[in-house]
Amino acid sequence: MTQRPDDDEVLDRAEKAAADIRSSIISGQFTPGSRLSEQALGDALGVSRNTLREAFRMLTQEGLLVRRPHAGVIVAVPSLASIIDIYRVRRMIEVQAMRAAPPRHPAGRQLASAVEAALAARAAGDWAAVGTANMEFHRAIVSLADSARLDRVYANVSAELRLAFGIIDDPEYLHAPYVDRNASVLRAHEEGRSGDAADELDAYLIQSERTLLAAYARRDRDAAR
Amino acid sequence: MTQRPDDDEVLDRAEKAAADIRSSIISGQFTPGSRLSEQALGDALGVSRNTLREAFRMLTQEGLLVRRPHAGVIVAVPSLASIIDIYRVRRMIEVQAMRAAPPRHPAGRQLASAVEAALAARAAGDWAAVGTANMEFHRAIVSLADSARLDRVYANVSAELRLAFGIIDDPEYLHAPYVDRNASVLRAHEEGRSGDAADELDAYLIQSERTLLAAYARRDRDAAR
DNA sequence: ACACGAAAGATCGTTCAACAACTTCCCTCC
DNA sequence: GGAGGGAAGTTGTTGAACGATCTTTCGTGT
Repeated sequence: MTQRPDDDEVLDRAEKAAADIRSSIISGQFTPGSRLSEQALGDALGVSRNTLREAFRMLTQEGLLVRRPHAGVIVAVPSLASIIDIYRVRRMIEVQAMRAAPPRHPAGRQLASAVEAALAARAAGDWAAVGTANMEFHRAIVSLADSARLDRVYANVSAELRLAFGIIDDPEYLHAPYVDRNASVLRAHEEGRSGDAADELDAYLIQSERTLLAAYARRDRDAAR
Repeated sequence: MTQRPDDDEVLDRAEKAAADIRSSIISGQFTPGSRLSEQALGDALGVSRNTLREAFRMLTQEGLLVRRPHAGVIVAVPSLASIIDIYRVRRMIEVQAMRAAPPRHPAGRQLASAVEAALAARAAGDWAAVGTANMEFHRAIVSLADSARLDRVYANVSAELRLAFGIIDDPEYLHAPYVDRNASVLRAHEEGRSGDAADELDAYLIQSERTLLAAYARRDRDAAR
């Protein structure tokens, strides 16, 4: 399902380490601001310091890690500015991809199956799976643009976004309201109403941003005690 | 002028090496497809193989280098697909940034001075400087969107584009036609006609893409003898 | 002459050890 | 309780080493 036999999936150890760290960050095991020691993490992942440093370089460029000279790398700490910026990029890419989407694009299948998966997961009460399906839905939207570079940019932004999602611990609150909206966007797209689909998506993203910003402000206030 | 005292410009050796290699690629000293040996290049830049590898990792993520497992890295070879993709990204970002540009944005000054620089350079017959001013003009357009992430993405795409420009050896042919169009876009922007500015820019980019694709096809045909 | 295949050579992938430069932490002193 | 200073720990960077893998060369057979 997730395999891509045509793609050259020969990962070297640095790439594997980067993938490991990335998923640890996204899953919340490494919390924002926490320091990653080269020695300790290298031992844990079974790679040398040099190799780990290559992984750090990649993740730093992706914005998931931040380097502080001579003081190690830390997991990036989402800020109000970064959340706003991420949504700016999302809106620019997703809305335009949807608006210009050709009718029978192959990615349409992926959109549909992501919506199906989200509905099924919601019925089962599996909110984590709802979240995964939701992310997949938006990834598929971007792939409507048929641009390898946009896909890559979006993958990065998406990882940063999940990092920011970490400030909300309730996945239901985070993803539940959007399952039906996804379905509505999909319907508009399938019926050839690309403009409607794009407009709905835009409103959707604006609201999603507001929700996240509000949660951030709330947590910030609480953290200040 | 190019200094940014507020920015943390403490470059470690890997970043310096990456910057060196980047400019060598952009300037055409390292031609597409040529192989970069770790040993030789490390000696030339005065860095160890491990450090150079970190630089390679960054440049590979930027799309300027391509890793072939166990066979070293080569300078990325522009393809028809990559040119098309780069322009797709440019249009998406630049046109929308221009369309949504607020009236008195600080970057407006940069737009104006880039146009001035291009005019002066053209009058002096310095086509390389015209090219630099042209790239700066577009960078300023993107910065109208006030998005750190878009700025970053554009910087990458811009470097890839310059790599593709390398297939045209005549900078006059490459940049001359666009000086006046830049000025026209600027005028529309300054007069508050953002829509017009965006439309002109769109047409501009489409034509620029055609020119480059034509040059590519021509060179491809010639290369095949 | 040319295709094929195997051995030799070169390069990559990765680790380890070492050391200077720099931070951080802790302890002492005022 | 805060300032200062030193010890301990980490990062930045290098050089050497070695197995794995690719490239080139060379020889052989048709």
